[in-house]
Amino acid sequence: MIKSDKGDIIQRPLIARSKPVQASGGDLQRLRQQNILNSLRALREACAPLTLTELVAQTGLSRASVGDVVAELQQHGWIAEVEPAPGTLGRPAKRYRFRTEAGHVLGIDMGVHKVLAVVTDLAGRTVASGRVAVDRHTARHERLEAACRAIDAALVASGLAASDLWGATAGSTGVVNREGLITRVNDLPDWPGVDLAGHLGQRLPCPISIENDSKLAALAEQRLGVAAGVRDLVYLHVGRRPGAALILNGQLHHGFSGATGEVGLMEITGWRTMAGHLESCPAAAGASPQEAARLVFDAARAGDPDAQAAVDVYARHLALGTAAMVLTLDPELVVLGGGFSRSADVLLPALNRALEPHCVRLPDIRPSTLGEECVALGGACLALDHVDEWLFSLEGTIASPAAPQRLP
Amino acid sequence: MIKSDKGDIIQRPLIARSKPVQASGGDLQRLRQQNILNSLRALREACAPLTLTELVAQTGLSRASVGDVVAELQQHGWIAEVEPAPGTLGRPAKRYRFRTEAGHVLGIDMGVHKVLAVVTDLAGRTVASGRVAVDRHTARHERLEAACRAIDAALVASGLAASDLWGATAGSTGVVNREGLITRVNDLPDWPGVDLAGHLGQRLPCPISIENDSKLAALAEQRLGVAAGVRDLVYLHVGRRPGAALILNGQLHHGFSGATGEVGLMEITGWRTMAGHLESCPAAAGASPQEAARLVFDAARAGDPDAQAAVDVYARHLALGTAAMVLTLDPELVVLGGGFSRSADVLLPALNRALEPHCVRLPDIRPSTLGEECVALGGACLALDHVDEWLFSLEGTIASPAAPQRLP
DNA sequence: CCCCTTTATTACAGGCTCCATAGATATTCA
DNA sequence: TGAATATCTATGGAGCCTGTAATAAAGGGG
Repeated sequence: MIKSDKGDIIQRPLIARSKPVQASGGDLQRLRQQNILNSLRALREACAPLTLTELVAQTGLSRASVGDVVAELQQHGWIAEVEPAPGTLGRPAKRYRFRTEAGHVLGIDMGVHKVLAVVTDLAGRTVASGRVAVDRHTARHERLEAACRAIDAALVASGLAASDLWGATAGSTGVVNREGLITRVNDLPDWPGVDLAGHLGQRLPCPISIENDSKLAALAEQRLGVAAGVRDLVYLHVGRRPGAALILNGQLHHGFSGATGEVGLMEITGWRTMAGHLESCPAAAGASPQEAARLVFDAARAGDPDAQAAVDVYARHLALGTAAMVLTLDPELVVLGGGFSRSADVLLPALNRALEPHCVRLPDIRPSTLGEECVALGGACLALDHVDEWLFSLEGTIASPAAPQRLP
Repeated sequence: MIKSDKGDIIQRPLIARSKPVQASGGDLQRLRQQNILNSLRALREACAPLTLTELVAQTGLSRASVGDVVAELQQHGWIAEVEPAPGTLGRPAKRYRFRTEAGHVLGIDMGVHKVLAVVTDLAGRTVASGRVAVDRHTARHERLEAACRAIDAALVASGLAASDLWGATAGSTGVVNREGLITRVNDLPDWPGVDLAGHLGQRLPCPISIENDSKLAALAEQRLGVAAGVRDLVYLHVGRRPGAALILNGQLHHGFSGATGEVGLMEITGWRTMAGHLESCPAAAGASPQEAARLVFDAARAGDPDAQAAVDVYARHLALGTAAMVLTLDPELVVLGGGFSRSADVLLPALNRALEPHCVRLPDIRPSTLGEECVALGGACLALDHVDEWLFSLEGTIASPAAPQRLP
């Protein structure tokens, strides 16, 4: 027996590691499982259907093994064969594609003025949607009722049953904590504390999560929109109630209690009152608060000096809070979303000018591209993230695509 | 042949995913490799030496396989046998421990007033160090010379050769970009643009990286210090030149160009001038700038109302920039580091009071515990991260512990 | 002092997955 | 129609993990 050179000293866990330990590998069947999932992933991420030979190159497996794996995936219905590409030399190779239509998820936007439910496939493509109008004064239970109607409409339009959904995420104003509880809300007096997940759970048997609306909008832009693939970005919601959300290292940053991007709460940024500078502008005289901003942006675009000055003041305040986040995080990109982003042609240059003196490095600033489905699509993206986690977790064995059921 | 139900439609990569694809699994030998690395990881992360039976439980492998794996690891020198635990029933089981002494890394603090080189083992335990005093006026080449002397001293004290090191990371003031180039520096006029990695590379054949000093201090606190295991934290460097660094999701947040935590550059925070409030306090009259702050904190602790007021003003300014970061990120913890943190008993309550009105949720605030070796230890931690990446990458086959060589 | 219980180690048979190689097949181009 | 090219199919062999049974080592009780 070899004697320990340190005797009986107990080793303490001296250093905390950055990544949590997760077991993988093990059984032979686990190896096969891994190879199956790797192939599935390669097919999903690919731009075009892949031939077996291409898959061999991507996975590093031998042709024979890839053949087995693909046969199994096809048998279970995860992938489908596509007509071979014409015009190639030699015997034409079979081509396979990931069946994005094998499953669907639901994204729900519990907006102040509307409830929008969107059903997407596994690639985040919109399949169907349902929409119900509400307003600032709609009571809590009517709002929840509207959500159910919007969901039903989307399901009917998609031809799916509720039990076919693999996951759902709803976006709401206010701070949403780690448990999905809505804790702080400005716009809707009877909304805090609502058990949104519980209510939706009566209608949907799939896993459900709740998230802040700006965060979902940011996620949507990073997955499907103008920020596709960017790792670090700040999403600015510019509208009558400004807000912000962060994507860091490719993932939504939720923070410890969900209250991220709340820099506007500092009085010196002036975010709470800056929309007033637009509404009090002569160009907006007599218009409703909803209309005011657009009128001012239009006037500024047309050359009205008062309107341009008002936009500049607004941009300077916006820049103050934005600079705090940009200086803190040094993101690659700032995305301009929310109602006012429709006037990005006017607002963006003003913001650029106002931000520049504060910054070490001025990040790229781009207007959002997804429009008003943004939050619902972000919900679908988050639900897809959860599907991914479940699908690639190596727990259990691969089976035919089927909706996971929520545990009680 | 199965006909595609969508004909020849080319699938676009509609959705960008959060995690980049990385192949794993494959060969049978890869499976063995994975099982070896999992066992090695389990042994490293464990608090005490493990028996084979415990390892079986942790890895999910069969006893026979674990036996094979452990024999191979021991043969290569990654693990060592320890005397069996006495006083257990039945035949005593062999116990094994991770050989933290199998390799070493170097952390270097290129401070304004000192150069400190620390050699640690694979658990981040300090094995030896070397220190050379410099000052604000030391020229660039002397500073680089001092670094070499400090490194040599640490190597001599540790009994290692430069070629035994598995990695090295140096911390420096200023903004360090992704390529390790130092771009912006306040304290040292001839320091920007210095090729620190190149210079150290002449002395050290191992991989070398450069990082900002506050960032390394933050990392050290998160791995070895008061923030051990915390996923999201803000590190505040409080001293004559305040600064900040972020750990997000367990990893150092570097940002796009390295300029993170620079919220103090905004004039309204007053970070550039706030130390003056301490120096102009009567309690610090006649003292050198270095001494002034400590005198004021001491006086405040003793009850001097002028000093207490000065500390309050200082804390209010500090709180402004801190609030910007805390509201943006909602971290679990704020760590107070830097020179002034020695007076945390006075400063921390004042900061708490000043921060509270700004915050949605006041994070926990704790003073740093690592002291002046902080930056060098952080360098060692970052070097260990790179070692981990290389070790657990599944590239090639497991071999005896040996220092990786830098590619030319 | 011997025997029994408990636990760890060793040895062997069996099953699964992967790889390599060679021959058969399907399409294009001359 | 035949040559060239590339894919598909089938078979044999090797490596790794598992499960079970036999063996070894320590402590406690009679």
